[in-house]
Amino acid sequence: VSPQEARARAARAKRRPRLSKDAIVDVALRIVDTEGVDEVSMRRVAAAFDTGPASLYAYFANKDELLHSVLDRVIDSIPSLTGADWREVVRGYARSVRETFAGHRDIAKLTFAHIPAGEGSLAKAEHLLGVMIEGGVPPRVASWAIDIVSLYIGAATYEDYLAGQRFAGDDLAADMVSDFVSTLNSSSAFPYLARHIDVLTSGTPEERFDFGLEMLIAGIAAQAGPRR
Amino acid sequence: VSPQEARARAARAKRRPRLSKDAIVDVALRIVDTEGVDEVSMRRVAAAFDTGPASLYAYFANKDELLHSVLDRVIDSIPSLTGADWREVVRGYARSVRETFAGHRDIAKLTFAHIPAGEGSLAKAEHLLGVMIEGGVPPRVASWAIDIVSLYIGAATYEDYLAGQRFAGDDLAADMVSDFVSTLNSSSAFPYLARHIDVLTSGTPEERFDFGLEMLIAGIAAQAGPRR
DNA sequence: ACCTGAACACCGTTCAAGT
DNA sequence: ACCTGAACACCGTTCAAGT
Repeated sequence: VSPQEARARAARAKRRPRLSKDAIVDVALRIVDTEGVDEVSMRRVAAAFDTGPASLYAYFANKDELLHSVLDRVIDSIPSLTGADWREVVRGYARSVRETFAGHRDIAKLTFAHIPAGEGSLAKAEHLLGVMIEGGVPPRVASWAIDIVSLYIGAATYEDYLAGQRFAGDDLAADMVSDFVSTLNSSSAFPYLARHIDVLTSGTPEERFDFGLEMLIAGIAAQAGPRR
Repeated sequence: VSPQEARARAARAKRRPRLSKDAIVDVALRIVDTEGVDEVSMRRVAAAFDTGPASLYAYFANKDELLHSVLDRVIDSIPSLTGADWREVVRGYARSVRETFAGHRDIAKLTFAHIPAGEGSLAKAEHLLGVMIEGGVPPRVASWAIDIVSLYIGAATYEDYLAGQRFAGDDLAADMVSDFVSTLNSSSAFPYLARHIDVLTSGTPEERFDFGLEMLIAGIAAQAGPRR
């Protein structure tokens, strides 16, 4: 190593954050927030530390484990739950997860490949389970319902992100909808869809999310005891 | 081109399927079925035709469009619906989609990135919408509910595939569950989870899927008129 | 133990050139 | 119009070698 190189390396070491699990997750999360999950690459993350991708493997077994840690970080940032009635708590929980995920692009897609075993996930599950059981929901119903509500939140949030991306910027959205409408009208094969096209395409993402959420809550309530 | 090369090329042309949209989708679907969506690459698909990836771009604008066509093919293979009561039809629909997807590995993950605008998807949506409206479900509830049920089917089916993969072959599953149980028992931070660990981890994927499905149907029914 | 350069075995997509 | 070889600009992961 020449003296110049040594000096250059020392200068880099001063300027750049030192490698650590937290610092690596920081960088990866910044890429997720600005460009999306698919733009995270071991090479790009490593470049932020002026090194090559191999350096990251001292901290994470592979890319999947790194992304897993990024998701855990985001889940830990979800505000904790409040409320007494389990309906209120489930509603508040779902909305705050949705809102938090919405601030991190397509992070929701990671929820599918991920067993929620982090401290944050467990704390949330514990709180929900407690409130539901104390509220008169049978333990089996509550246990399984928590899974299903989590699945719904992840899927709906990810879908909304993708829909937003598809229609980003230009008037593509209006074009696609009107194409769809004229396809339906010109063909007599889909009379119900044609007749109800306005209601099919109505509502904001929030309204539709809340609608599904209330449907799930009603479904749980149908298997729970009377409100108390 | 030398005479030998010309002969070799002619021989290949005889032996190999000719390029066409359908033939390309065939090959891609075969890879999905045997190895999963992530193993599909333009290079591998093209190799089945003894050519390079560039050849596929005469038929599909990009890899996404090819995978989209693969999903449409699978959706078209879902048996059509029967039944009178909308509850029965929704139940039968959900189960047959789940079953069909289960035969194509992780195909369900494509449903998130995909607007279901194929002939097959529209026909299914039309049938569901008709049965629900005629059964007394308000049009707005029916329209939105179809979206939510579809979302649920896709998410649950994909999740089940991933869970199956995680625990494939060895006794990793039992290990992970018992690790989880001892974590919960050793920590007093999660009393409800610890007390209900048996019910949390109980049930087959089918049972849990059906449970969520009944929850959704109950949720729709709560907003529908009386059964008739 | 932590860190790295280089290499391995891949990607999707484009493009000029051919038929 | 359909088809192709070659190239471009990337990947995740491994490994021998260094500190």
